[in-house]
Amino acid sequence: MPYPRGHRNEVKKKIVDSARRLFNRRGFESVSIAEIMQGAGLTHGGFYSYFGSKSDLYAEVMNCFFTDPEWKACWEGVSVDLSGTDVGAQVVNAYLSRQHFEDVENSCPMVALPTDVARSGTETRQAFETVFRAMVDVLKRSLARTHEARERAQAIAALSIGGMVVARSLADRAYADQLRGSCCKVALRLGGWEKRKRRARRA
Amino acid sequence: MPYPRGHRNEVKKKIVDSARRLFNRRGFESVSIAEIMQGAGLTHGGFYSYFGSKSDLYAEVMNCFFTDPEWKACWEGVSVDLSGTDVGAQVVNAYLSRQHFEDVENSCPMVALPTDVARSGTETRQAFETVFRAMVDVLKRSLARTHEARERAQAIAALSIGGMVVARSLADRAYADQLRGSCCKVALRLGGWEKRKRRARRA
DNA sequence: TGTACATCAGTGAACGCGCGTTCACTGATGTAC
DNA sequence: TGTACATCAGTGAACGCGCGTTCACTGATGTAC
Repeated sequence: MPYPRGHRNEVKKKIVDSARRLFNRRGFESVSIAEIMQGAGLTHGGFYSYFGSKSDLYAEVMNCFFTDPEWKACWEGVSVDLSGTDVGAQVVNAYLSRQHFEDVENSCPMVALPTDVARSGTETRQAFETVFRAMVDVLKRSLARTHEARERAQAIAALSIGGMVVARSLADRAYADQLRGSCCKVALRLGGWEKRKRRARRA
Repeated sequence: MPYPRGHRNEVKKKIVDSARRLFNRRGFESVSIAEIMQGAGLTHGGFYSYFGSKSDLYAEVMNCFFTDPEWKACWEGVSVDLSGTDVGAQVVNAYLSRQHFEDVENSCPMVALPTDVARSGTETRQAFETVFRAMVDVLKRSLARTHEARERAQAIAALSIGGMVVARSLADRAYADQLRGSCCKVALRLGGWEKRKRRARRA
């Protein structure tokens, strides 16, 4: 064992993390393996001792919301620590927040990469679906238990993702902000989480 | 004038049309100019007498919903011929329909290409914005004139686009169908366009 | 503790390939006579 | 009506380049003695 235990896992995580940031910015296609490896502090040649091909990374990046403890804590923090009342409102507010709009690099991959995923293989789409189902679950759990809870949760998720995807594709920043606001307000109303004149409604 | 009048315009339209179909399927990056020209029945060399660069096509493809009379008729048909009551419902139903889900090639570019647009230049984003504003306008016009009509129309548009974008990125077809259904139902409810037990609710 | 060694993570040259773009040329066309 | 010509839309070879992928090698490391 000529290298420290866990060394490979750490390096692999670095590569996936570098790929995640680059993919979020520029999509799957236009990012090169050399760039990904450089972002992880390595040279391109080493890549193939970690992954079979470039496209193997796609699913891995989508999945890192579940495998990476850091992100996992973020998700589960929302659904466990604050389990109960306003979790849905928090998810919606965070999702459509200005910070999420601006921080493309650390964006949710469902916002940054959905069409790239749609053009990819089954494994990548499967990973996307897992993330989406998780989001719907979190939302659903904080909805009143009516017979429509599932469809409502799905629509709130699609509205949050769609609002952000569209906002990022617009030319006019102010219009994008307005759209985020509209989607946020309607999504909160759909969940029954409206604020009752307590504070300003922007996250 | 060694070629028929309007010849160049016709050819240009063919090129844009070929690009639109290919982009819808595979995105901006992974489609080559040779493929686009081949799809228009030409060879790659002629491309640069029509366009300055590959990226010049992006905005042109986004805009073809307004410049191309065929698509224009489709849009305006919805908002003029049937002006009044249920235009919004028709737009939502068509947008989230199984046909729109399956016919990727002739898809609305806002569904097939939003993240590609987000990574592109101002001109392309401007074209996207124009299309989006048009959709919001059509929806808004068939909403009751409350002070919330604008935000509601924006949310319905984002929900329709988002629902379709997400549905196309899922692995499980049945789940994608379910999601389309949920988004459609909630969008129609948001617009106040619910069907009152008249017929089956799938488009 | 110090040294020799086996391991293997990482390197970088090399591969074939297809890309966007350029450009000298071809040949089909409308026009002038 | 028929012919010669000027025009210019379209062709395809060529360019430099960067890509994904491979592989023989290097050299840093933990281990055995």
